[in-house]
Amino acid sequence: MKTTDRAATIKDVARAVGLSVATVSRAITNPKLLNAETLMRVRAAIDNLGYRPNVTAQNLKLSKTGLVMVVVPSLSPFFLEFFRGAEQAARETGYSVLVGHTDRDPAREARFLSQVNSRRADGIVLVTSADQKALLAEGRCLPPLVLALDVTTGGQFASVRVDHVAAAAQATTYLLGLGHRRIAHIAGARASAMTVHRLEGYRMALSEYGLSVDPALLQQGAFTVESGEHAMEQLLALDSPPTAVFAANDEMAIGAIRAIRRAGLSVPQDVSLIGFDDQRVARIYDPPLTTMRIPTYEIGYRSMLELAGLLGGKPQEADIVLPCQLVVRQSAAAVAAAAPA
Amino acid sequence: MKTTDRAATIKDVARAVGLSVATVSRAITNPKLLNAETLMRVRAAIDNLGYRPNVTAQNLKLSKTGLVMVVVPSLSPFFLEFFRGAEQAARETGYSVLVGHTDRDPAREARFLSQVNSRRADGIVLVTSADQKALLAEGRCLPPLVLALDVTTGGQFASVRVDHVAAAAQATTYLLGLGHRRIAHIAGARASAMTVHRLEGYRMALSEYGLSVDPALLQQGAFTVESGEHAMEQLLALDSPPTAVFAANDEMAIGAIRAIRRAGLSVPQDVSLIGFDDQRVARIYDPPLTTMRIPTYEIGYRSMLELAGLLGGKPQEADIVLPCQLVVRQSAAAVAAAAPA
DNA sequence: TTGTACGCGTTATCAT
DNA sequence: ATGATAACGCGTACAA
Repeated sequence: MKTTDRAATIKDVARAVGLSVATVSRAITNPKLLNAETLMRVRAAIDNLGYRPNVTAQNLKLSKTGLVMVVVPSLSPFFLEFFRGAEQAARETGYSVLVGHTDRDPAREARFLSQVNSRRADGIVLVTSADQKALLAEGRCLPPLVLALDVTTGGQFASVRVDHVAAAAQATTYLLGLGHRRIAHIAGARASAMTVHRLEGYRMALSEYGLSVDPALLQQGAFTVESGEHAMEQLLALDSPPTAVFAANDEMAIGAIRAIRRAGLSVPQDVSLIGFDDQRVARIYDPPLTTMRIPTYEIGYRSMLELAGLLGGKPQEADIVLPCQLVVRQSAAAVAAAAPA
Repeated sequence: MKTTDRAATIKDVARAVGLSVATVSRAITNPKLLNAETLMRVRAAIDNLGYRPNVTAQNLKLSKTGLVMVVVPSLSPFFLEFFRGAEQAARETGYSVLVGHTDRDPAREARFLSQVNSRRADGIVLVTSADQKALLAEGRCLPPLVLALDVTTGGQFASVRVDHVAAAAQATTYLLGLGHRRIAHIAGARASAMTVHRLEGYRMALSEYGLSVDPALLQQGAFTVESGEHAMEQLLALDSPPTAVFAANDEMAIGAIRAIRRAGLSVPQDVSLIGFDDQRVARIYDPPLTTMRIPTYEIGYRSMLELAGLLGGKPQEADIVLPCQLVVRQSAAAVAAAAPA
């Protein structure tokens, strides 16, 4: 084992065994083409020199990187789950993943796209926060791309998502079914398409019951515990507070619970709450959250699989819509018969 | 804007403006060397053709990738925080990060090391779960490497960590200070060095008070809510259960709380609990967890900065130890004066 | 200020 | 079964 400062290259191996680089290359990529004896000698030399093929050189030659970007709006537990799915699929298909987050900044989003155009990666799984029309307009030529979790325009790109509108409507309807009529909504981050869609579902469900949205019951949040807490404080300060709240994600629901408790009230006796996403914390919180389960992991997994398919040459332009599921736990209950005087 | 199927290369640009590739290259890397007028023409052509330098080719030429691996045992909220720090520092220093997780499997750990040796990335920030002696022994030549969060051998590698033993001792001492004497410990995942160190701290603190570890009060966990729950069930089934529990992380502490509640007892009235890490959930849980804060984000951040320094040529071999901090909230209280008969 | 030409480490084609 | 050699796309001496 010769100890030099620079790493051994294929040439070093070739020289060591007195063969050509072509032979050494074949010993790695296509061993059966070699004479058994020479193969052994080559392998010995490789081992001896500690030779490792230079991935960059391979990439240049083969014009691919074996890398994919996975870009999410923020590094939160919610997207962590998504990422786990994507990473799993990436490993299964032989890719490594480069992770990026945009903080919901379209400029940073564009930067990631541009990186892929520079061949930093072979393709990209994108959970975009903004409108995709912008993408479509701006990008002169877009890299292999699959949109995940939520899409605003249909059919233009491969995508894996859920129907946020329908899911939000179902969540709201559940509350309506429990007899609630003054139902508030704590909306998500302003820049997010999910926010719009979940609000839309809320609106739809109400209107099915002949109700319209009371602006006082509509609070802007930001998908954080703190924002949920603050929003709930506003709601509790109302002359006639809601009997139930639909929070656009679990973290805000938890924030709301905290505010409710601080006001000396309890969940679900005084106020019913329904969350969204079914994050891990929803199950372990006290009370366990009734929430709308989004198959986050699966979305990540399928997205990456789609991308791998795309990169594998299949010209698929699928729009996969995965089902959500209401998870009934203990944060929402039937509306109280009457307020005790 | 000529629309071809393959991406434009530097040659295409050169041909388009009737200049040499060298000039085009300079237009990008060192614009001031160019005649102002030619520079404009080159830029126009670049824009027009949508030319983007091929990162792979650049990498090969410059023999670096601009990539770093960040490898953690698992993709959990705890390591997410670590990762955020690392990612932030990576962006500040111009690197992109390739994320890997090992599921505490040494084989997978080795695989990541080997990837870096193949020049998939320039260096690696590693939160190893296993003993580093193995690393040191096996790796013929290790890539630029910094060890994070916990290290078993001192001084061999650059590292950024906390003193888990001291921190665990401090946590246990806090419980002792509250008057508790029957203090249980729910340990972490078996394969983790952190587990050993935190247990050691527990042991040390007890012995300072002239106590020794009661094997019945020592439960094996796995850093998960479920494992904490299960461990606590065992403890509650004891003839004389503990009055306080030191859980090796917050998730297990929460699991323990759940088990305690299910048994009809309450925290901290019947059993005091202290967690470890100060994960986000610790603050929002009910009751808010008393816990030992580990500067996870900072560790990630500093680790990546170390690595960037290493890659920048500075031959530093630092061992940075960051401080922990006890965060007193509401899950631990003074021991009850006497058990009501 | 711009051009020529070599090399980075591979893979793959075409000979032998 | 093995060897010579031309790309892959770029940066950078060195020359002009």
